[in-house]
Amino acid sequence: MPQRAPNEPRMDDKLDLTFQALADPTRRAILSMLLEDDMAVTDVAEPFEMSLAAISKHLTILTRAGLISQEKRGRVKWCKLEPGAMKAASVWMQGFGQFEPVNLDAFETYLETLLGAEGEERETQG
Amino acid sequence: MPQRAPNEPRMDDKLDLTFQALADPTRRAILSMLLEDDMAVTDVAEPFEMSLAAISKHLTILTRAGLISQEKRGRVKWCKLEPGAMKAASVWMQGFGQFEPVNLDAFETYLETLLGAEGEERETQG
DNA sequence: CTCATATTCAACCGTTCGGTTGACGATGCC
DNA sequence: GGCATCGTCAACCGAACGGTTGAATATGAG
Repeated sequence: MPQRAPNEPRMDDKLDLTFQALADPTRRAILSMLLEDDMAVTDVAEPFEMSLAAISKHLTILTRAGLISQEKRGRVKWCKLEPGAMKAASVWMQGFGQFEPVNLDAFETYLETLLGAEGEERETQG
Repeated sequence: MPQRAPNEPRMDDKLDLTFQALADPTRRAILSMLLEDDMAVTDVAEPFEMSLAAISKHLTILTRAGLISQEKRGRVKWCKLEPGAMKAASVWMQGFGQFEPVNLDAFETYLETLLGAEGEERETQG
């Protein structure tokens, strides 16, 4: 039976952070990028048309949400996907799933298209 | 093969709306309530310590996100859970799932506890 | 018709969000 | 040491958020 330590944030709060982090297309695009490989902050920022500082903030938000972790090695900070938080949110959503235990199918190709398209489309959005 | 009609909002935008809608604990609590049964706006509002207008706004946001639908019958407007949007978001998240195809297990009771606790805890939060 | 109920609208308010810019602290390279 | 690079900090900005209140708009009931 899962039980919170006294000062650990409530699950409810964690879901706030997770969903709020996922609610931004730039951040979702970043997650997609990290799906392929760990990346340095500068490299994460490169494809976007916004300042490095802005990306740095996004990464902070993703870290706070537990969706990624950041580890400084030398002068570069590496960003790594952390699937745990997303899984927790996913499980929460399953609670609403009258929909069957998530078998992709036709949806699968749909998904892949989106994952591919998301990062690229930022370019054309201003 | 899923294919957008010309003016239909992009999937990316839909995910924005869905995750943003899910990022608020009041709205998640509302969804939990609707899991048990369809409800009128006034009845949805009853357990919360905020104005009816505020709840009405939350319901609008949930509707825009496609997470619920609202149907007016007589003078009351009935709110109904719509699992489609949540499923879409869930599927999107599965794309990040190195984690296995979501079999609940020990997690299941965890979840139920949370679903139960969420609505009630609002009372004590001010 | 009159009154009560159900719900939204409109204006307002303080806070948070997503972005910018410029300065700054660390770190690696020559 | 001196310089470039990596990344964050701080202050600022406009827009969106989450809430309030009071008035307005259906609709149903007597």
